[in-house]
Amino acid sequence: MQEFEKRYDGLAVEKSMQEFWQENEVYKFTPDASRPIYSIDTPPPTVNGKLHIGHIFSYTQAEMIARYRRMRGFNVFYPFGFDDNGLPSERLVEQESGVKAKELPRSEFCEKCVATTQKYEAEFKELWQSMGFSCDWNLQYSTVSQEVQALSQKSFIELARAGKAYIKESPVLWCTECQTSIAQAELETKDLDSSFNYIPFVGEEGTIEIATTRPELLYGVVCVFVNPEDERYKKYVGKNVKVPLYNFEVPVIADDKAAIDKGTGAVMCATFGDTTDVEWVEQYGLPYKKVVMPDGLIAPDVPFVGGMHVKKARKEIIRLLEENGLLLKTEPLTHTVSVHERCGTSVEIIPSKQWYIDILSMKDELLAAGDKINWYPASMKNRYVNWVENLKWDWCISRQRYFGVPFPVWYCKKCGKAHFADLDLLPVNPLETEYKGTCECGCAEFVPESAVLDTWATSSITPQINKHAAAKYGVDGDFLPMGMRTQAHEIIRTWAFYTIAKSLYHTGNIPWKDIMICGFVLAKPGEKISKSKGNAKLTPQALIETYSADVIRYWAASARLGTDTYFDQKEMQDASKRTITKVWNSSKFVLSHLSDFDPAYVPQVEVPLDKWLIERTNETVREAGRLLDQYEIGLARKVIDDLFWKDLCDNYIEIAKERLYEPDVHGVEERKSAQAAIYYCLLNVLKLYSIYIPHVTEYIYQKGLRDFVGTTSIHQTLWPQVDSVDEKLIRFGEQIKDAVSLMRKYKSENNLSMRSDVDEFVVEGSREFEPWFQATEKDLYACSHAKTVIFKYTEE
RNA sequence: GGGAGCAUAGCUCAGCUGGUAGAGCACUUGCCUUACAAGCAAGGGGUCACAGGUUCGAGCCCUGUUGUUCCCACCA
Repeated sequence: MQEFEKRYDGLAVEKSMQEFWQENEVYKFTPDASRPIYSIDTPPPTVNGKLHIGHIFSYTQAEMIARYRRMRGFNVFYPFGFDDNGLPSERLVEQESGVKAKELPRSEFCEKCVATTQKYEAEFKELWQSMGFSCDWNLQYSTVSQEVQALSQKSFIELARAGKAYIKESPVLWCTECQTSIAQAELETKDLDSSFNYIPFVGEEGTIEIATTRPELLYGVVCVFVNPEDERYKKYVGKNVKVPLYNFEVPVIADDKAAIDKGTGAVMCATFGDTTDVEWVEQYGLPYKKVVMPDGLIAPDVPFVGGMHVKKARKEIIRLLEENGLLLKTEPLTHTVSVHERCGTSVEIIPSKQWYIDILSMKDELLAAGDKINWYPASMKNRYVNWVENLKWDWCISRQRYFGVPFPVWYCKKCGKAHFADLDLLPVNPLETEYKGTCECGCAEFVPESAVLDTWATSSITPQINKHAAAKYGVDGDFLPMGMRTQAHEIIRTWAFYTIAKSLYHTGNIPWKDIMICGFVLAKPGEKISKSKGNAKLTPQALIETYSADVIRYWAASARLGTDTYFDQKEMQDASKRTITKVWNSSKFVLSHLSDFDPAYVPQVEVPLDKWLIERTNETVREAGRLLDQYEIGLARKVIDDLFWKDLCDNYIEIAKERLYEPDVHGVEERKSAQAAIYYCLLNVLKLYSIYIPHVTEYIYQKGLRDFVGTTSIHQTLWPQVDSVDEKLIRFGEQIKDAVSLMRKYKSENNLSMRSDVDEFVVEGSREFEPWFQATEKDLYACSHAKTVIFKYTEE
């Protein structure tokens, strides 16, 4: 055994352990026939700025599962990726450089994006390494790489050829700030102060009052809807009314979707104010009147407000209505509006030509797929089901942006038909490559598609990306579905959902067998930790440098799976550091008594107390394994804590200590037996803990256990095999602990030192354990300093 | 408005298929004990949100209520 320092210096040790793992390629993925693969689909973080403690929290929980499965004998495929294309990265670059994407030539802007994302990716990688993550960096991928672009384009072409991806001119969710179409999943809701404006629509039968929050869309009104059951408006149905200010006539139609109790019960349908308008226009074949343009300005041909921004136009229309006596009433109102999650701008609905992936017709299959996947925790499945059931739009996958995977598509100049790139030529950028071919219509001139794919369209094929990487190692066939997906609950509706959808289309099967959903770290009730909210005071880097990775990792394992947790520095400091120190000290003690020990002795242990410790260890191994199979890392850690702290340190060692020091008094065999017990328990405690605190456990293993075990790294050892647990021994141990506890209580209540002498120590126990108690007599003398130990047995 | 989670000690939480309420922190008291004072021992502290119900027995199961968090919908 090597010397143990008085104090454990985590910061210094961790670095050298990480180097040790790297040198010995401890986490390298090497396929071999003897070990089944357990593959992990881990989230490629969006490169949109710094990581915060929330990332550390959820990634660490998944990392522990990787370690656990590795110890279970699986060949763990644990890659790491970066999602570095798309709007989030563009916005990061725009913020950092102060230049808008559209102000630069496309290629120049993309170069900036590459430079920026590379810088952040290097930081991310360093951070993960300093947390001791056991991923294989040879498997690293990035969604903007040529390789992944090719896979993403291939996925698109396959779906297009199968009729699952289609292009359509249609109203689409649009962000006027980012000037791109977006998908339903990118919506967020926000409470905004607005006003309800009551305005008159005059017809031959009288006047219908309509309350609207969007008077600037008056010019786009194509119809007025009332509920067919609404007595007030029955006489108007089928007639026309005049749109105030503009004085053109629109029909009044009865439809169930008009709610009697909302506003005045009559609603104007404008193109387009909301989703219902879109449905109505389609259902009743109503015309489209353009009001809002893609840049958020009112179309120039709209009288009174043409060329104004939407917000300004609203004020102007209200002013005009008032001036003309057409504003009957205004009420202030706070209502929830849909905004773009990336910039917080209210979304508009604007018709344009976009690519979609059909999901609405697949709801049943998507729900069935959700049923086939094991959700941990199970309740998280509800979010998926809820989302699928509420989908209203097909997935719009085209974005009018710059830094992303291009659509491998050209359109015939004459007939407009879409032509796809050859699969062998991927990746391709149609803006830089000409389409070589002729359209069926005879035309040989083509217009390239300038849009890029939604980031999620690429990140939703991570199983395929991983399969591609695995293929390089000769793994084929059984790779999909993967073993598990890990992610946070906020992206169930995006990442999990899109991945399931794409997997269904490409493979007809689910993408992974299990999905593990982690919680968030909250700053205060209801608030996510994020850079933008300024409450991520301590960066992960600073935390690691202050507390060490193991301390943070131990803390990250304290929450129940899927449950959000509050970040409390004090908690991290206290509980985590205390445990690591205790692990250090107890290991120091145990190993100092093993200099002449032979592990072959373990199966020969006959001393009941020692057999109890071994059984308790086995019991914990089994229970922790059961919990970890359910991804319950927090609960598993708790049972390990109990074994380690209570049973090994506070009870067993305190009771049996003298046997280790005094073989002359207790016997040479008895000492060997105690050595075997503490060896077995400590080794296994360290193994169980190694998934949580990999650095300190490895350091101790190298110092004193590797020579006994032989395996290069503790992280290459296997989870102990436990077939059954002897409950009788466990009960015996409980009785010993109870007896010792009473003795300690007596001394404590009498203000005596634990070392002080007492006259008698009365030990109560079951008659069935009589021989075992007799065999423990000397230990009980030693730990109690009693002149007489008296056994009292109860029959049962 | 629909759905889900949570409500247990001052704080953070654990309590698996119903069987005498648990841990850590904090607090009190004591103990330098040949690994550890960054420690050890002991103690105080809870109508398990509320109201019903099922049961020999409910923190746990059922119904309802309240509070709270989250997801989704509501944009007239």
